[in-house]
Amino acid sequence: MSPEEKPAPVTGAGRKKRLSRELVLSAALALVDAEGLDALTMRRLGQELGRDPMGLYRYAENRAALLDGVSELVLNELSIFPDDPDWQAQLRHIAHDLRRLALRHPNVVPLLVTRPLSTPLGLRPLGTLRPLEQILSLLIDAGFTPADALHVYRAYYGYLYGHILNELQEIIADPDENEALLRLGLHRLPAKDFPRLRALAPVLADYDGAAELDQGINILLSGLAARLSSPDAQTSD
Amino acid sequence: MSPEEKPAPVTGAGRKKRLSRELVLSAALALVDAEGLDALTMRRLGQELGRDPMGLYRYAENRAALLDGVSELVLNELSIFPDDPDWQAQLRHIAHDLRRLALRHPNVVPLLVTRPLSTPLGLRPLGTLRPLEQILSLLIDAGFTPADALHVYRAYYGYLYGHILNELQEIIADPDENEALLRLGLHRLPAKDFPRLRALAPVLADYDGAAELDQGINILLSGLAARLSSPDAQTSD
DNA sequence: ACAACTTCTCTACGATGTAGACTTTACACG
DNA sequence: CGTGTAAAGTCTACATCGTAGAGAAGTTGT
Repeated sequence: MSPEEKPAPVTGAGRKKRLSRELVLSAALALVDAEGLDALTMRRLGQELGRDPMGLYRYAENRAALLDGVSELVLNELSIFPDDPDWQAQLRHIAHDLRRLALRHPNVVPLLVTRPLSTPLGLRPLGTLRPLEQILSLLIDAGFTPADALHVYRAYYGYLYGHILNELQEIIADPDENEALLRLGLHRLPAKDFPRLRALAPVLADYDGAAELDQGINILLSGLAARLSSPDAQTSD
Repeated sequence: MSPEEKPAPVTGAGRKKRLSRELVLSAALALVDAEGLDALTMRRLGQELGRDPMGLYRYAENRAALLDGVSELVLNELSIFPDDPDWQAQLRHIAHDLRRLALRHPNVVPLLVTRPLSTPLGLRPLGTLRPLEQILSLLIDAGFTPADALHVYRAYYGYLYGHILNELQEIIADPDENEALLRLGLHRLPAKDFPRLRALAPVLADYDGAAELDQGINILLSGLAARLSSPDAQTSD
């Protein structure tokens, strides 16, 4: 009988065709989205594609490179218009785009945030650097000096990544259970040591990430915009 | 003979005495600091302590719990004064403290940033939640409503974590090689696609993290302080 | 049809986390 | 001082992981 030959179309892409980098990476992404980072093992991914695990090494040197590929794939979902004349609006737009992207692929966020720490800037996957280049372009066209553009980028992206991490931390599996679970968790905290936190349980429970992001970005952007008008701010260069 | 009994004081703490949680955790931290996260395996840590790896399970349920313990240990190095009447100064102080801490333990930062993503807020190690509680206290005492304090905390910590990630990404092993390596890396980028980034190589090379952090925090704090004076800002509650 | 590829598969090895049984140590109490 | 109990430490064993290396199968150009 041979009960497990060609088990199923799996992703629906093309079950038993020739493999390709995109195919491998998107299967990897699907797996991570569905079952988390730990589920992405060479063997498991091979099985998911109906292929021998060893074959994957044609498309990614090692597991680490595979992970890089996945984050690159996700970042490519981001669309930036570096020619938008309204740079603030564009930055706001990107911020919400990236936020949605993170919510769509929460399990990939650790990769996005962590992998660059072990790879010098110049050696990262190009797809990973494209947003940086495009935002620099946006800012320079808006009138910032290149050096200031870099500073603005850092402040902006810094806050953005920070917000995303914050928001993902406060999300719990099922939004319906959210309040219950949260309270459950908080209940464990000693009342003596964590009075403020415990009192905030209801506020913690309904978190409007988009609004929060908006407010932070607004504060930051209006602060950063001041650099454009008053060039006496020290750039320390 | 018996050439490898009591091999060395290892950390200098107490070579072959009874083990303790602190001992285990600080050995783990030392190992991570010295050789990175991947070097922290049960076997290796056991060997570092001159003990059987299995013994470690008395002090940490699994490897994940061990990692949690390490990040808790690191976060405990942070000192916060929740009674400081000048909340802005205190937040600035904390920011620089945390930054220095991250630079001191760069290999731990991925943990700090990543582990909370897989643990609901209420179930985290208490040491991890203490900064949150203390900053809330600081802000509430400064006159923010509890809900607003939470929002301010999020914006502040979001930016702070983002900055730290940014800064660590741009650091390369040896600061002397920094420029060379950076150029080397950047040189690889196609000039067509990354003109701005390539042109910024020299600026990237000398990065004053403390100054950059300061500027961002200043912008954010002055924006956030506005909430205190004009309570008409929508809190959406 | 044959040769030169590329792609895929198999087998095998060392390392890892950890379960479960066993042995040693430390200490309270008669 | 001897002894029993619980804690701390150790040993062995297993499933699973990443991946090296040899070979089989499939594809393509002539």
